[in-house]
Amino acid sequence: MKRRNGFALLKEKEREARRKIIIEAAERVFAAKPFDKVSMRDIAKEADISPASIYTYFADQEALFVEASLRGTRNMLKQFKASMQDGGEHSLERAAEAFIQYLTEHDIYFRMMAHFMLHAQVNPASVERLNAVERELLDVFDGVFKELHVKGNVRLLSHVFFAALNGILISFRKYPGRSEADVVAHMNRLARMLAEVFTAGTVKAEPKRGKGKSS
Amino acid sequence: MKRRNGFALLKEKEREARRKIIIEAAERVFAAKPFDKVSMRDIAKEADISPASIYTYFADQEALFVEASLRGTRNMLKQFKASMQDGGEHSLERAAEAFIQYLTEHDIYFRMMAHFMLHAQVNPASVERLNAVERELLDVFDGVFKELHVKGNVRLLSHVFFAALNGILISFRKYPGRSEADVVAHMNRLARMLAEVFTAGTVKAEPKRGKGKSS
DNA sequence: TGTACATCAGTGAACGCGCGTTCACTGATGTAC
DNA sequence: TGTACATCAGTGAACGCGCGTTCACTGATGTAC
Repeated sequence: MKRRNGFALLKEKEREARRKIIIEAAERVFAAKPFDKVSMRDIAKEADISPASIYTYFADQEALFVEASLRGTRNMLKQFKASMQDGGEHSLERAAEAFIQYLTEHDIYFRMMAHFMLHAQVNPASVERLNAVERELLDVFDGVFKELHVKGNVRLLSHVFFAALNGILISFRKYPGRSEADVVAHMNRLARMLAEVFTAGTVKAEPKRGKGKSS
Repeated sequence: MKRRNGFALLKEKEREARRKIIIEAAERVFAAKPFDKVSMRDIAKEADISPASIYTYFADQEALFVEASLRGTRNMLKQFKASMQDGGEHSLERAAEAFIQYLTEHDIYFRMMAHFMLHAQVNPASVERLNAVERELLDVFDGVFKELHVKGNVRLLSHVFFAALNGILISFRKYPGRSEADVVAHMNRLARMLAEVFTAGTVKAEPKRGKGKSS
C-alpha cells in the first residue's frame, strides 16, 4: 500500500506538472490577444500538444481560463504585496502607484479581473477562489488606511479606493491618439491625484502634523 | 432638379427611419444578453426582417454596433444631464448618485461604455464620435466641481471622479451571493462615500496649501 | 390610359469559416506470472 | 528472463454548430412614352 501510494503520488505530481505547462502556455496566449480571440487550438499550439490533450487536464475551456486567471491574479497579488513591502513608508500614493504600474505593465491581469467583473458566469466554487484573491488585495489597502488612522469604515474606503483605481485603468486605456506611454503617464497622474484627494479627505482633520504616522 | 431633390430627400428620410428601426431593435437585443452572444440573426428577428436586409443599411456588424452604442450613450448623456438639472443645488453627491442610478438601471449603456473602453478596435471616426459623448459627460462633472470652487485642475478632477464611478460600477457588479438590490445599494453607498471624500478633499480647506501643484 | 422598362428594398438559401469538443486509435510503459 | 496483457497520455481527424456575410432572385413601385 505504501508503495502504491508513493507511486500514485509521483504520478499525481507529474500530472500537476503537465497541467502547469498548459496553464502557462494559456497565459502566454491570453497575454497576446483579446480573450475572445483565443482558441483551444492556439493554446495547444503554444503548449506544443494537440488540442485534444488539453481535455485530459481540464474539463473545458472555461475551467482552463479560470485556472489561468487564478494563477495570474495570485501572481499579481504577490508582486503587488512585494512592491508595497520593500522599504519606505506606506501611503495611498505608493499603493496607487504600485497598483497602476503593475497593472499597466501586465495588462493581462487587469483584463482578467475586468473580464470576470463584467462577464463571468462562472461556477460558484471558482468565483469564491477568485474572490479570495480580491479580498487579499483589499486587505493591503486596508493596511494602508489603518496606518493613516483614517476615520470611518476602513473596509469601505478600501472598496472605493480599489474601485477608483480600477476605474482609472479601464476608463483611459484607449485614449484616442495618445501613445501608450502617454496613457500610462495620464493614469499615473490621475492615480496620484486620487491618492491626494483621499489623503486630504479621509485623514483625521488633525490640523497640523502633515503625514501623521503614530506607530 | 428641385423636384428630384424633394423626392430624394423624402427617400432619404424613409431610409433613415428604417435605419432607426434596426438600431432600436439592436438596442433591445444588446440590452437582453451579453454583446458577444448577439448575432445578426437575433437582431434581424427582433426587427422582423431578414438578416440580409441589415446589410442594406449597415456595412457590417461593427458599424451597427457603433451606431447603437452612440444612440444609447447619447441618450444616457441626455438623461443624466436632465436629472442633474431639475431643482436642487449641485453637489458631487447628487452627480454621483444620478450617475450610478442611471447606469445600474440601464445596465446596457454601462456595458457599452465598458466594451469600448476595454476592447474596441474601432475606426477613428467612430472613436471620435463616441469620445464626444464622453467629453460632454465630463463637462457635467466639470460644472459641479466649478460650482464647488475646488482648487487645482478641474478637468483632471473630473477625469478621476468619472473614472472612480466607472470603477465602482465595474468592480462590484458580481458581488457573490448578493441580490441585485444589495449590489445597487452597495454601489450607492460607495458612490456617496466617494463624493464625500472628494468634497472633503478638494474643496478649499484654505489653511494649508501643502500640495504644491505647479502646472 | 396602357405597356414596356428601370429601380431597388427585401429575401431564402447558401458559402466558407473557425470553433469547442469527441472519438477511435496508437504506442509507450508498467505488471503478472 | 520472456511473454501476454493492462493502463493511459496523447493524437489526427472528424462532428456538429453558429456565425457573418453574399448572392441570385422576387416583387412592388415609379417612369417614359
